Amino acid sequence: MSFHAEAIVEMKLDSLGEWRRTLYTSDIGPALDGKEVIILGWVREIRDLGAIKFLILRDRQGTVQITIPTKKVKKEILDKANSLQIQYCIGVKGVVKKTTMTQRGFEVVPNEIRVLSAAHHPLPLDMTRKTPASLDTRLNARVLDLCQDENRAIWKIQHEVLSTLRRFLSDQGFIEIYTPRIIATATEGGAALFSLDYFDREAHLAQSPQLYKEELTLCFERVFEVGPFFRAEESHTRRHLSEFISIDIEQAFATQEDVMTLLEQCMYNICTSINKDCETELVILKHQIDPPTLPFKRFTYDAILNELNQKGVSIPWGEDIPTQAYRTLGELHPYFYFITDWPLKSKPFYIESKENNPEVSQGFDLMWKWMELASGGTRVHSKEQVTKRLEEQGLPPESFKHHLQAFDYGLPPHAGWATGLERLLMMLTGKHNIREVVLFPRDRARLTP
RNA sequence: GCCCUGGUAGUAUAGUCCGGUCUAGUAUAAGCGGCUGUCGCCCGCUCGACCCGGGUUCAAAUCCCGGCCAGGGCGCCA
Repeated sequence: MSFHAEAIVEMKLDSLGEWRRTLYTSDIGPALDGKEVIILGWVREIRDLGAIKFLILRDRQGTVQITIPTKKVKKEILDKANSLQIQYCIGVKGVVKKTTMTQRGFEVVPNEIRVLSAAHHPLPLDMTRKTPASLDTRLNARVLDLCQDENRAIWKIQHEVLSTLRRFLSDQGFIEIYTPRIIATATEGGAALFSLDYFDREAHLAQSPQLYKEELTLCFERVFEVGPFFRAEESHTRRHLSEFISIDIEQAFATQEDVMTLLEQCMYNICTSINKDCETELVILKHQIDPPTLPFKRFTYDAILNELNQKGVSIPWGEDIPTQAYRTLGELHPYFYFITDWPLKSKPFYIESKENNPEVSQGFDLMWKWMELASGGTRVHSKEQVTKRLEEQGLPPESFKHHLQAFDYGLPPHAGWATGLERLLMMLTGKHNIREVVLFPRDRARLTP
């Protein structure tokens, strides 16, 4: 299908000139009857009834109806109005008119319209939402897709999550840190790393801030970091990304119990502040968040195996819990719960073992239904112990020599956790595919846009 | 990486099982025209598509093979 570039009439655009927005659409109301306003935004809908024409203008905050009685307005306004299409970027200077004929009790009658930017039709997405596009199509035209209410709601909620989290952790004495994204070696083994040319050497993209944040408890005691990390896994699921945002904390003089309490308080605060401050967004998303009750349920790995066994799913002790078993668990516990006392061998080298049982770890996972939301634990802080654990897991201690230095400088006993921001957002927005809650997702197949 | 399912106008779908009246239906978007209060406005007309390559056949959107892409699941993980 040809694009007919030459057929698109080069439209004369107006300049913004001295116009500045006087109010967001959400701040206008019937009380402003008779006042002149300048509103800036995008055409969302056009309803042309002949002698009267309605434009719905959208800005970041909401929408407003522009009413044009075509026989009463100046020709310039009519010509401008007739040239508009959905998604054009326009400015309207007009008078607020109180009326019972719109849902919000007022409309704006224009005195002047400026066309600031055009949109080339047909657009790759149906912006009226009458025929919603598939996720793949939407991601290919992502910035346009992000103009839709649902998406603006998701990112408003994300913003609320992050600001709540930063406020809460600051209040608890944590300071925000940035650890390197470019690293020399694997931090944990396990997950696959992306490699890159670093001048004349090979470097990697960090998969986690784990070792740095542990080291930093030595100087700052309580640290947290929010940032992207990278995993070159071949996974094809609706909850994995190659680039994801990790929320990490690490706390000196603490054990898993301390950081589990911190974590459940974080989740509690996030859920309650979203319920309080993002009511409109939750309505747009048709989603409800049940207020969580503290403390969250805690199950040992053994208790979970027993429970699964009763459901006819048998897992030998020491094995990881497969996805299908997690789905069963999600039905049994349809909210937040912790799984503790994991077998030591299923946890990374930096997780401490139980004092009374070397086979069992002081590591935990925070689950939400069937999905792993966070994991953490008490860390090993003895150099001898951590070296032994590295060897057991087939990791050469010499690759970790800079990390091991910290153990010679008085590394305190410490504990911490990490949670995936996107998974948290899936839970808070009711989305079933992690790509829905990422602006420009990166996965095994997708590198653009 | 493996398994399953799918790929039809800008978007979303019907048709595919059982090959032929498919000149490919519908909705929406887009274009033109009409309409004085819409709020997914409405009405009429118009434009626009069978993923790519190969095969079977008198005949392929439809069956077969390969490729690419997508969705879901698994393993792995957050």
